[in-house]
Amino acid sequence: MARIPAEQRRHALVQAALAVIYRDGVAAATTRTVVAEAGMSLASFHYVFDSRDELIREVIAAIVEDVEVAASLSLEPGRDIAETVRNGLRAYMLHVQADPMREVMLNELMNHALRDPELAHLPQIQYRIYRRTAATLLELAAAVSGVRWNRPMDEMAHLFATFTDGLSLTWLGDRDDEAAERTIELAALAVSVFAVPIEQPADPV
Amino acid sequence: MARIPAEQRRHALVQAALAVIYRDGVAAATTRTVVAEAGMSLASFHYVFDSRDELIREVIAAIVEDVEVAASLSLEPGRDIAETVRNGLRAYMLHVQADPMREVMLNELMNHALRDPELAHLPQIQYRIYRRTAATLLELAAAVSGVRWNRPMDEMAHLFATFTDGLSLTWLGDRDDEAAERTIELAALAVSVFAVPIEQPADPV
DNA sequence: GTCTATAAGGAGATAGAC
DNA sequence: GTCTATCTCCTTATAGAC
Repeated sequence: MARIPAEQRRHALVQAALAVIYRDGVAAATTRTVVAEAGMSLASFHYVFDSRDELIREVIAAIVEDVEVAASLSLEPGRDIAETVRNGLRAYMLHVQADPMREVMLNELMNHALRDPELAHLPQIQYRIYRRTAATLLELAAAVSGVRWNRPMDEMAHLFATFTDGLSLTWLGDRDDEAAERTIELAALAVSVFAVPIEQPADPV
Repeated sequence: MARIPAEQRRHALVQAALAVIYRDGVAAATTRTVVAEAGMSLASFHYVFDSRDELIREVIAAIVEDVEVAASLSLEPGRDIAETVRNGLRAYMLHVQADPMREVMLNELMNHALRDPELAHLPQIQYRIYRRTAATLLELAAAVSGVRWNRPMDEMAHLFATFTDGLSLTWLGDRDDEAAERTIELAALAVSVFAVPIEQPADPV
């Protein structure tokens, strides 16, 4: 076969591993299934990776770097904050429902990381990213709806990220579309307690 | 070795499997490690189980039946509803923090179930139990704090269960005790919008 | 650098003695 | 019913030709 730079080969193997894990789970991602997916020989694998463990670690690191959270708010001015938040949560939910196995895969890889002392720090990085994404979205939502949050932004972001986490995990378990929709509705209403009109510097709750 | 009834042997093997999975993950629960944990021979395993798959299925079914959710509310009358809910969420959080690997194990087993068509229905049962537990707790909390919920109980329960799910998963990932505490505080306050004093049949929001 | 061939061991499952 | 011994397959990883 062609002479491929080591870095490129590593990348191709990581991508192949992701495809296998997505399809059949982490356990199914043996060196053999991965090289088959990548169209390589087993020896080529060991030329660029010392071991299967090293591959899995690179897979998890790649996931952490690339987590693109479904972060499209339908930002229509004129909507009140509850409506804007609800629309954002709905968009997130649709993203999960459109590709459930992606979430299962992410959960599997996180569990794997949590059991490997060498990887245990990676989920923390990932959750930092989640939180920052949440913060950005919450700021946008507030701006569009003409409110501000009367709680520290990082607290609001953590609340929001926690809730979306629960939303996807619970739906993966119960597959109850309507319950998810109603829960989103309630959460959007509830979280609006922390929004105050941007004019008056109130201090409610 | 002693002559053990098949049912009892199956049970012992399921318990041994749980111990192994708790310690080292589902992947580590091979027939050999499990029988070693149970102090049996490999043949004894296959005398009562057709295959490893059957064992893992029984393990997951056992988990679903036995899920005892940490459901102790510190129910002190006189506390307002936000405080009561917050105390309940704190108790749940303490339970998770006291034994993180138990949660990791539950996540692993759920992921496993989600990938096995024969087991895919089990998480739904489990989540039905979660919801019913949540409903019971929310009713108790309301009673103790002299309020009622102005939303359907099953909606409130699903919201509550979703949030606790997110709480544990997020904490497993970020291990941020203080953020969890603040998120609990905010959630308890937010969810209180749906509580109305028990005297007046109001209809807010 | 990339390949085929193979070593070395772990896995699930069974045979057959007791 | 329970055991030891074994079959067969699959795994990770390496050797050595090209």
